[in-house]
Amino acid sequence: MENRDVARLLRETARLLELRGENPFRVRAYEQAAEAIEQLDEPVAERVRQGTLTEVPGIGRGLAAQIQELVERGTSEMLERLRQELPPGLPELLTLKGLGPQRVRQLWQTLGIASLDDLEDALRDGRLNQLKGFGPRLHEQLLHALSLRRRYRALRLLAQVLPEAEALRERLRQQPGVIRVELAGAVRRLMEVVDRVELVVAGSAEAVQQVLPQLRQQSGLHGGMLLEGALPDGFPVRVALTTPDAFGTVLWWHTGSEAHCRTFVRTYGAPEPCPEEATIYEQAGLPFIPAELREDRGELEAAAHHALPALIELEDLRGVLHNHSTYSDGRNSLREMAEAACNRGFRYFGTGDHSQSLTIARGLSIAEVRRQQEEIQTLNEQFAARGFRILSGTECDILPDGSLDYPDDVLASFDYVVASVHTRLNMDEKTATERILRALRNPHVTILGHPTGRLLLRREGYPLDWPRIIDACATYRVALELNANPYRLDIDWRRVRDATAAGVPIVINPDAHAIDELDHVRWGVAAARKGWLTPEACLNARDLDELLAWLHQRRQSVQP
DNA sequence: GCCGTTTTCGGCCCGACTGTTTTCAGTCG
Repeated sequence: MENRDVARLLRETARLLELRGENPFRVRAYEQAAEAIEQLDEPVAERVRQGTLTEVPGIGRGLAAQIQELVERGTSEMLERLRQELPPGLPELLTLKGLGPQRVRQLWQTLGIASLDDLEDALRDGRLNQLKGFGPRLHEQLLHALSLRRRYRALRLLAQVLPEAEALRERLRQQPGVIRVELAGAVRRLMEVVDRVELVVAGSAEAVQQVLPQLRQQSGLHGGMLLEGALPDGFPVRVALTTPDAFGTVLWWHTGSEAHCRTFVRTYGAPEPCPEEATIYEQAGLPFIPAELREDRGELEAAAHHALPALIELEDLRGVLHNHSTYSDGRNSLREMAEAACNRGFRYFGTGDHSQSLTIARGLSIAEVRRQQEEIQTLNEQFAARGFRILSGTECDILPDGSLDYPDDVLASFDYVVASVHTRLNMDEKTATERILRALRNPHVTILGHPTGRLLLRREGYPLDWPRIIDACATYRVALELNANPYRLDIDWRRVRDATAAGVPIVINPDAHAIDELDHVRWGVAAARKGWLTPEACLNARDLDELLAWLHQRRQSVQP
């Protein structure tokens, strides 16, 4: 039992307790314990052995006993009882927007609805209308939530799939009978969400099946042989088999995108079988086109004119400008976060704790802002010798009317201001756009944080009139954040080029709530590359002096 | 279920919105 597995079972227990209508604080205790176990920097089994579980904050005698049982038996008596008592499809219903524990219980007990399919049937045949508390709006909302769910269900985040896919590639490389392996498909193109793992293998089907016994042979396109199936957890895998002689061409076809390949073939003809993919572009007289650009968004034309962008790389980032600490809802102290950023080679680290109205995230009062700024000053005296600097920033809420959550004099005390929306996410395009535009006009705003509020595979963002937003960013010299949290990747990479074409800088921010989340910049850089971002157009690829100059200039230029 | 005590009980993050009601329960962030 790894920590992750124990945390998963604790969360399952929490869900089931919640559905049974248990004390919400008891439910939360299980959730917090799951969180604590996940954050533990040693195996939980070790703690069990030493009997030191109760030293972990949030774990008392009751939970320690539960956890010990989970570690030793892989389950617990209570969890088993709960699983028997409640149908297995019930927890999934909880994840639908509009359904909480009360309503799910009501659905189950009155109509016997115990799965997403049951719910859909009941919505369609009108049985839900008889139910108290389920009016036409909720009806509509649930149908919408179900259709989103259907779309999301087949997809996973790149951040979840890529590490697994890379591990699979390594296992295949070790396998006798396998000559060459590469990732292909949407994973190789670094799409933010993917619907399968694709690999190209030079080698025998038998060798691949040694590693992935669940794959079955299918005949594929372009005369190749495909092996198709799923990972043990059900996620689809496709392996294209080929020979070393044709490896490059098969890799090219299976990397796609379909549109890129189609446009290429129309202009340059179908590529001849060749061992190296690079040869395909060479023979067409083109420079190599990185896989993440192959989306048929003008990359072939740009290549023909030798105008492909010199894409940003992880090493180009000099610092990060939106991070949380224990001052608000982060899990590590300011000092720990800054230390970790420094150790990762960053030259600057900017805070971005929440502002006062976001109480649920322990947003900072004005007094706490002052205290944090004092601590930053003290820490900076210590960091100066290492050529590292903490910048004082805030993730200031954009209130529903577009005003900001701190008065001007407080905003002026920060080195920069990330302005973000966290409330009233359901506005229509006109209202949401006006709200953001008003915030952008505030002379203290330097960065628009996670501009659409989307959460990939969980929630759509609010709609915005993008030409007007980008125009306003250019006018008021506000940078756009590409929030690197793998669930956000907001702004969408498809809009990055419009922004940079208008001269609006992009900031790749980790939005880290803990030390390890600083590494989320990896996903932000991946998305930025898909959006053709160059280091020059990226604000936090600038050295500290350049950044400070930009911030200074920005404030000068728009002061009333 | 945890925690911290003014130490075995009461508070635990809470304000706003939504859709349903007809004064509020449930959900959300």
